[in-house]
Formats: sequence, structure tokens, C-alpha cells
Amino acid sequence: MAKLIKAKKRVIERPVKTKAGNSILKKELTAKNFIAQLKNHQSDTELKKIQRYFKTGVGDYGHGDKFMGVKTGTLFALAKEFGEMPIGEIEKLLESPIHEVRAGAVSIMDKASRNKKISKERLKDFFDLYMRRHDRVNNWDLCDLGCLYMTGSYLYDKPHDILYKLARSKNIWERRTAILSTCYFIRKGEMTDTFKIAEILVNDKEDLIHKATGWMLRFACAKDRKRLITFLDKHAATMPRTLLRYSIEHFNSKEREHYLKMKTA
DNA sequence: CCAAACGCGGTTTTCATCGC
DNA sequence: GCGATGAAAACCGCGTTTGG
Repeated sequence: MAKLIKAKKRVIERPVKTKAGNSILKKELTAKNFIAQLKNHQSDTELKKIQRYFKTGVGDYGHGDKFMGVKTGTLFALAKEFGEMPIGEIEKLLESPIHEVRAGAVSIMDKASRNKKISKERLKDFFDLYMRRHDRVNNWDLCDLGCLYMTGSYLYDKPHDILYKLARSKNIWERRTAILSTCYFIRKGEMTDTFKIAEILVNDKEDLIHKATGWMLRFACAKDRKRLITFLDKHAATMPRTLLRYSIEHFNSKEREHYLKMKTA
């Protein structure tokens, strides 16, 4: 434990954050170096945990994925430091068979995208890479990292057609991308796409789509409660249970009961 | 009677708020 | 400013309840 913290600290103290050292820095901002750093933080205890956390059994969504055993927090801290990694190197990370390495790739894009000072060009590079290599995004956490800020902020002032195409995809992670990308719009007070895409996904077969959609509906409800009520009055009786329960999680018990009982009514 | 549904608790990280 | 605190968020699993 102490060892891990020490190692983490050492990484932070590297001259990565100093602007003056940019040229030296760029040399180190490689996929190879990132993976080497990750290996420093590998632990078997964490490996067991993470394999249990992401369902890896036969038939589960995470089946066949490889893990190395790095704590999420450590991964995020590392990703923050590698924020300036060239896009080609990020793509290399994305091509890794190891989950944490791919998560690192998307996390680098996520952390950098949260910075309001990110350039339009950089954001476009991120978005294009994410969409072009969506085949490498094959778990819920990768979707979350890519979409909670990055995809949405890129698309914010552009046409949103691509999200509707993704919402109708056969690929579960593309559908998850579609709904989660609206998270940024919700933050900006724009809920239309969330509800329109939720309408497309309202009878989805996948549990992880129910959860993501319910999550976004609940999030949107915080800004526009009436709109969720309208949606629920139309769909509560037939929509998947998890989707419904997630979306009304913040209702008081009376309201919750009302919508939960609509199925039988 | 069994499966689905429910609600809660545990995992971890991040964000907002509070008081010094 | 800054550390402490609490809330909330993805997720899962588990024990209990419900209902077809």
C-alpha cells in the first residue's frame, strides 16, 4: 500500500507538468512509456478485484478481455500527466489487448477534454480517433470516459446526426456512446437529444443500456423534471425495469411507487 | 415455485460545501 | 487557501419480496 502511494508520488513529481520542459516531455509521451508506467503500478490484488468487478465470465460482456491490475485512481492520475500525448500514440494504446491500457487511452482524452482551454483541433483529433476506433471501446467504463465530456463537447456546436446513427447500432457500446454523449448537452441545459435518443433505446435488450439511459434521464430530470414526467407517462408501463428504476431514483417514495405500479395498472 | 424485481450496501472517484 | 466532510455517480452483488 505504502509502496503504491510512494510510486504514485514519484510519477507526479516528474517534470511533466512544467511548461518549460515541453521538448523533453514530448519524447516521453509515448505509448511505450505509458505502458511502462502502468506496469510499475501493477498489483495482483488489484488484478483479482478488477476481474471480479468487470464481468469476465463466459457470456458476460467482459469475457475474453485481459487485465493487468492497476487501480483506477492511479490510472487516472497517469492519464492526466500524459494529456499531451500525440494522437498516434494514443491510438497505439487503444490497440492494446489490455483493458487498463485502452482505458488509459480514453482517459487521456477525457482528462484533456475536461480542460476548457483544450484546442478545437485537439478535441477534433480525440473525437475522430474515438469514433474511428470505436471497435476498441468494448466496455462500459471506456464509453463513460469517452462520452461524459469529450464526445459531447466536440459535438455541442455541430450536427448531432451521428448520435442517432449510433443509437441504432447493433453494437451495444455504440448505443451506449449515443446516450452518454448527451451528458454534456444536459450540463449545458439542452435535453432534447437525451429524450429523443432515450426514445430510441427505451426497449433495448441490454441491461447496460438500461442503466446508461436511466442514468441520463435522471440527470436530465434535475434540469427539466416535466420532460421526464411526460416521458414516463408515455413509457413507464412498458419500459425495462432497470431503466425505469434508474430514472426515478431521486423521486420521493410516493412518486416512485406511482411509476413502478404503472406496469400492473 | 422460481425468476424477476426491489432496495440496500460496498467498490471507487469526483465535486461541492463548510469551517478554520 | 485548504483540508475535511458528505453526497452522488458509474458499477456489482446479495438478501428479501413479489408476482406470474
